[in-house]
Amino acid sequence: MQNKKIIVILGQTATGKSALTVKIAKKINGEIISADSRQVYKGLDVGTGKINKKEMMGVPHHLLDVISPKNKFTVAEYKKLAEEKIEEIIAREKTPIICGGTGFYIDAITKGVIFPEVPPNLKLRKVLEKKSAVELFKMLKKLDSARAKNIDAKNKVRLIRAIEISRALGKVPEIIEQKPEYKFIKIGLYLPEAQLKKKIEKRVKKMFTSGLLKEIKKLKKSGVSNKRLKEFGFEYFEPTEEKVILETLKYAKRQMTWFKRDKEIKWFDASKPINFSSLLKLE
RNA sequence: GCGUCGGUGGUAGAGUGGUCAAUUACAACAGACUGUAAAUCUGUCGCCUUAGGGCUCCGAAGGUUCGAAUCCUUCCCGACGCA
Repeated sequence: MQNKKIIVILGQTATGKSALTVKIAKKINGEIISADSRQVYKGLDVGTGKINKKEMMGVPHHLLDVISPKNKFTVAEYKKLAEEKIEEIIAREKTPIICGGTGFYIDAITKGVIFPEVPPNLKLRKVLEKKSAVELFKMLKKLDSARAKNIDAKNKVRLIRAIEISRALGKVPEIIEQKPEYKFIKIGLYLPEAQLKKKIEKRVKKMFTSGLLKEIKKLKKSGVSNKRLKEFGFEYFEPTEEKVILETLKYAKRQMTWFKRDKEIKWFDASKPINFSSLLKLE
């Protein structure tokens, strides 16, 4: 049996992914699975540019609002949930479509990477965070010299995770890429730089007029800490219009750095009309 | 007008005779990415280069010195104080 095709719509922020995906979903009886690391949280709406009910136009959306912002969510959880959703949707005889801008999350499902089954060990992390990168690297070298060889020796976050895994399993397993069950058709939306900038500016301004500050207040009131808000990004910690625009532009560039190396992505200029039927015929 | 302090690379801001093309931070550009991923991290960042070096440079012009971003003189500009 031939692998089922699943369309993935990705791209930088503010390129119009959500709207396009809804249109496609309407045409092919689809349901949308979001691939956004912040939109999984309840109550992070305005600041993350989450699609609203009206914009969904009746198309079911999944993996939005799945967890409280007080808790932490991870790629591995995302992968598990997304795979479940794909199966559910197919079982319902509908077509799953993935849409989002978090490259790591998209790769987690489309590349079939298997993450080591070691949940975060917060206690250990707290201890390790106090150490320097050099110390951490030495520790890792003792635990797992193979992983130490190819890790970024200056990146504490990665070092800590590698130590966490090797302490639990004895060593960090080699990367396993299981051939995915589905054939993912990756469609990238891009905008010329000047246009992207304009759209980002517009979007950020709209964020402020549609209640970003109120949203932050509400999150605080519900017990989300300042530290946590900071983790959610520049929109959520003492945001000003100017700052958010600048940071969003930088973020968009980092997104592109990620996407650029994936040669499977077929790119479309979002400032021009997109021909759906040719898009759906893509192999 | 007098006095004081200051004018440094895209920006902020160190440096106050040689080790200075000039600490650092930010921006910019490129890149990495094994459960934080809008996170985290790396490289480049005056100009030219056959990558060894070469050239220009710290408001401007002169001067002192073997040697000046650093000292002196004049000028220009800014902030503050006194008129």
